[in-house]
Amino acid sequence: MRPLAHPALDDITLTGILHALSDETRVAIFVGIAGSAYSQRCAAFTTVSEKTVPKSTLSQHFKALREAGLIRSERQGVEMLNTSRCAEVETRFPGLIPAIIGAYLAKAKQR
Amino acid sequence: MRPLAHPALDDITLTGILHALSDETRVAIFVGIAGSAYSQRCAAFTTVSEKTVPKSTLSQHFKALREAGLIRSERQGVEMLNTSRCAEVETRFPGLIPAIIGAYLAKAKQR
DNA sequence: TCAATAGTTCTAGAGTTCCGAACTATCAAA
DNA sequence: TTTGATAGTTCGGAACTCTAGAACTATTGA
Repeated sequence: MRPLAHPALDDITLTGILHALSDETRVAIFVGIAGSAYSQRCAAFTTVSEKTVPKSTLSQHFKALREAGLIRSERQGVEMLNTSRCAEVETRFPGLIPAIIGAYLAKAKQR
Repeated sequence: MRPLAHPALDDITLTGILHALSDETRVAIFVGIAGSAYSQRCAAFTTVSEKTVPKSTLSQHFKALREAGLIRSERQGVEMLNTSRCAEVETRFPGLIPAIIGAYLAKAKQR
């Protein structure tokens, strides 16, 4: 297993963020992490929006979020703890993440 | 040639928008259209960010933006006139498009 | 009718994504 | 110190998507 890759703040791109969040499952995971006061284990998202996500797929989704610069993952014993990088991203793209989370939550509420 | 498909406002999705704008060329085209007071022809974007875009690719990009609900395209004689649907999208996802355009322009300015 | 211009569609190759199977890493109990 | 359990990663093939050249359609003006 290679060490986990987290891009530097300057290497985070707008299109990278939009691509990472352009997937229903991934945006749901990200909102879940960003909205929690605590770090979240990957396994906390084995079901997302009432759908079961296979663990290999889940691992790929976390990798995508990590490489886009949206989350930071650290191994803690047998599990991975994931936290959002919202505060950092906010300094680079002010207002972007709140707008996306807001749009996600507003849509979720509608149904 | 089939008639052009424009989704109804209610059928516009967050992930659809993020996917459409997760491509460097497409986000540049969209910001160009959204930032202009006038309708833009497709051919106005044969070069985007100093890169030549083949016309079949350009046509696909416009289709993607159209199907995401971000632009409206109307044939005017021999050409297509494209306008943004920002105002409509704003009513569905308030603040989202301005945040993305803002992030795009801020990043462009940096270099 | 013909030619020119603007976009679209077709299609093949390149690249990406999904997910089951096999793997690795960590820890705790025997 | 093996063994087992749990958590996550990597591999590989099938399905899907994207790019761009070639051929096509639509409109207009000569």
